[in-house]
Amino acid sequence: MVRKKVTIYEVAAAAGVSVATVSRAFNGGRVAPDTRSRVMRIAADMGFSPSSTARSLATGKSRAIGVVIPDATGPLYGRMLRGIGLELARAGYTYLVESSERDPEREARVLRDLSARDVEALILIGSGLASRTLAAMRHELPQMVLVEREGEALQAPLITIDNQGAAERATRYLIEEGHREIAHIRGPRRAGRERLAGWRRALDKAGLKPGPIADGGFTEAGGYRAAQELAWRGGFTAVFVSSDRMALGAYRAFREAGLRVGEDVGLVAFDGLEFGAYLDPPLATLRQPAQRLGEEAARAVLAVLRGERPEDLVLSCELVPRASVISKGGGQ
Amino acid sequence: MVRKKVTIYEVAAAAGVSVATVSRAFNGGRVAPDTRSRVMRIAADMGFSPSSTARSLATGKSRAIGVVIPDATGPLYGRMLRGIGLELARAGYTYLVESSERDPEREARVLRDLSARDVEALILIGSGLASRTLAAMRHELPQMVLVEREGEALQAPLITIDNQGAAERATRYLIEEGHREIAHIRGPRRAGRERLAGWRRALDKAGLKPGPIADGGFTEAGGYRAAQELAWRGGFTAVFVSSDRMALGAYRAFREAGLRVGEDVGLVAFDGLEFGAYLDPPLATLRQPAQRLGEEAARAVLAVLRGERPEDLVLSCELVPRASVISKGGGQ
DNA sequence: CCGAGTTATGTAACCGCTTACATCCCGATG
DNA sequence: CATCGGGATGTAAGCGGTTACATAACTCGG
Repeated sequence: MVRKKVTIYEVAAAAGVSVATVSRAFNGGRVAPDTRSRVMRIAADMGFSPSSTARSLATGKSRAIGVVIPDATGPLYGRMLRGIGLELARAGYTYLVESSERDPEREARVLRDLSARDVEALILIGSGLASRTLAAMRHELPQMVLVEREGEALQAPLITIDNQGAAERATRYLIEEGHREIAHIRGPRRAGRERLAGWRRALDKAGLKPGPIADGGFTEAGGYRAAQELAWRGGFTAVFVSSDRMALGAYRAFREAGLRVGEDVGLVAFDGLEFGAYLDPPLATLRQPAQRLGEEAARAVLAVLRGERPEDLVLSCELVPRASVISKGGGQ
Repeated sequence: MVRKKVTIYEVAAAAGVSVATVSRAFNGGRVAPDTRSRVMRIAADMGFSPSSTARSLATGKSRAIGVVIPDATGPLYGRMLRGIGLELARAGYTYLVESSERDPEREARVLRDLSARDVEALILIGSGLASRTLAAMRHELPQMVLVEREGEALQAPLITIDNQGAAERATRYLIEEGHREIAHIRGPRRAGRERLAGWRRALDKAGLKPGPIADGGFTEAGGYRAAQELAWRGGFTAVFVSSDRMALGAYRAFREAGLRVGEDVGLVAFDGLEFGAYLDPPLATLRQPAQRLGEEAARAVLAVLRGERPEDLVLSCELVPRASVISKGGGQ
C-alpha cells in the first residue's frame, strides 16, 4: 500500500478554489476566514501536507541547517545536537547531521553534500578541516557558524567554551585543596593549547612554578602513557588532565605505579562525561555545557540567516568537585 | 559574500550544450565521452552542484531517510545512527534524525514533519508511539522499518536484538558461576518482558526456581528502589538486572544495604554502556550490537525501497563478563 | 546512392509549490 | 450614478532539475 501524495491542485479542486488560495490559506496570506477554514478542513480530510521539497524549490529556502560533527558516537555531540534541534525547531527549522569521522577528506565531501542538499547554513562542530581548506571551499558553501573549532580566518561566528578559564579554574581548585606541585597532561589542537595556557596562568597567579607536562593526545591510551611518564619523572602531587578520556588512562597508569588517585595524587580532568562519576574515586572535572553550546549555535545560525552578524560567544564550564582531589590540608 | 547558486542552465550555456546534455553528463546518460568531460570540467570550474531539491522534485525521490530516535542523548543511539549513516551513504542516501524525546505527541508531530520533508522511508527506533496510533497514521506516512520497537500490527520489517536469548545467556552466566538463587530487576515494555522471559527460561532449564522480582522502570532511581526492595526481601545471591542504568542504582542500594557487589551479590546487567567498565567492581553486561542494528536497519530500508520485503532480523548480544560476578565456586 | 539503424543532442513538458500581477466584486464617495 | 479603493481570488510564470520525444548527423548494407 504505497502512499499517494496529495497535491495542492487536488485540494484546490476539491475545495472549489484555486491553488493560490490553498497556498495562501496554508501560509497565512490574505484569505477570507470562511474560505480558509473550509480549505483547511478539506485539506486535512484529504491528508494533504505540502511538499517541502516543492516549497523549498519555489521559495529558495529549505528551512534546514546542516550540522557536521567529528564523530557520531561522541557523548557530547548528542547533547549538542539536542540543543541545536530544540532551538531550531522553535523557528520551524530542522537539521541534517553528517559526521566527518575526523577525516578531512570525508569532511570536505560531507560539506559538499550538505550544500548540495540546499541547507541554508552550516554549523561546524569540533576541529577538523584546516581553516585554509575551509576558506578555499568557502565560496561553494552556505554561511556557517563554528562551534569549538579554530577558524579565525573564516569570518564566521564562533561559539566556544572558555577552555583557558576553565583550565585555570581546575588548576586553582587543586591549589585551593593544598597542592603546590601540579603537573599537566595536555592534549593537541587549540583546545589542548588553551587548557595548557589556563593551567599555566593559574600557577603563575599563585606564584607556583609549572610542574612537568606530558602529552596524551586526548586519548585513553595517550593518557596512560603520559601518566606513566609523569609517574616516572615525579615532582608533583596533583595533575590537571586535559580530558576525562585521558584521565581514564591516567587512573590505570597511576594505579600500576602504586599511586592512589585522590590520596597520593590529586586529579582534575575536563569534559564532564558521564563515566567520571563512577570511577573509583569519582573524577573531579570541568563540565562542558554541551547542550547549551548547541542551543547557542542554533541561535547564532538563525541570526545569521536573518542577516545579522552575531557576536562570538564564549561559554564557561562548571567545576564538578569530586573525590579524585582530596584536600591536602594546605588550602588558603 | 552570499553564495550564488550556479544552475544547470548557466553550465549548459557556458559549455555550449543544452541542459539535457549537462543533466545526462551528471547522471550517467548517453553522452559523447569528450562532451561529457568538457561539461564536467566546466561545471567544476563554475562550482556547479545540482540542486538536490530540484532533483527530488523532478524525480520524486529525495534520497533521504527519516530516522526517529527516542532520545537525542542516549549513548546507544549515537552508535545506531553511525551504522545507519554509513550504510545509507553507500547507496547515496542520507538521513534526517528527529528525536521524539519519548513524548508520543511529539513523536506524531515529528513523523508528520519528516513525511512532509519527503523522506522516502522511515526508520523508527525504540519504543514510543503505541502501535495502533502508528497504524492510524500509516496512510499518511512513507514506508517504515522498525528497530527495537513493538509493531507486529504494522507489517513493517522489524530489526531487534534477541532480548530473551541474551537474558537467558546472562542468567546462565550467573548459574555457571555457581549461583542458585537468582533475582531479577525488570524493566517495562517489550524489552523488559522478553528479558524477564529469558531469565525465567534459563532458571527453568537449570531446574532452579525463580528468585524474587522487582520492577525498576529502566531508570537509575527505579533500579535503586528495586534493589532496596530485593535487599529487604532477601533470598538470592545474584541478580540479573535488565539494564545497565538500573544496575547503577542497584550498586548504590546494595552498598547502602551493606552488600558488596561481586562478593555478597553477583550482578549482570544489560546494554553494554561505557560506564559499566569503570564501576567498582566493573559491571558484567550483555552488549547490544548498536552500530550493527543501525546498519541492518539501513539495509532493510534500502531493500524496502527496492520493493523487496526484507526478513525480520534478530541480532544477538555479546556477553561481557566482568568482576560484578565472581564465581561462587559452584560451577556445573 | 538511398533508406534504415544508431548515436548524440536539443526541445519542452512536468514535478508541486509560491507569488507577482490581473481581475472581479462591493461599498463608499462626490 | 460613475468612479475609486481595496479586499478576495484567479492566472500563470517561475524555482532547477529530469526525461520522453523529436531531430540531426553518421554509418552501413544492398
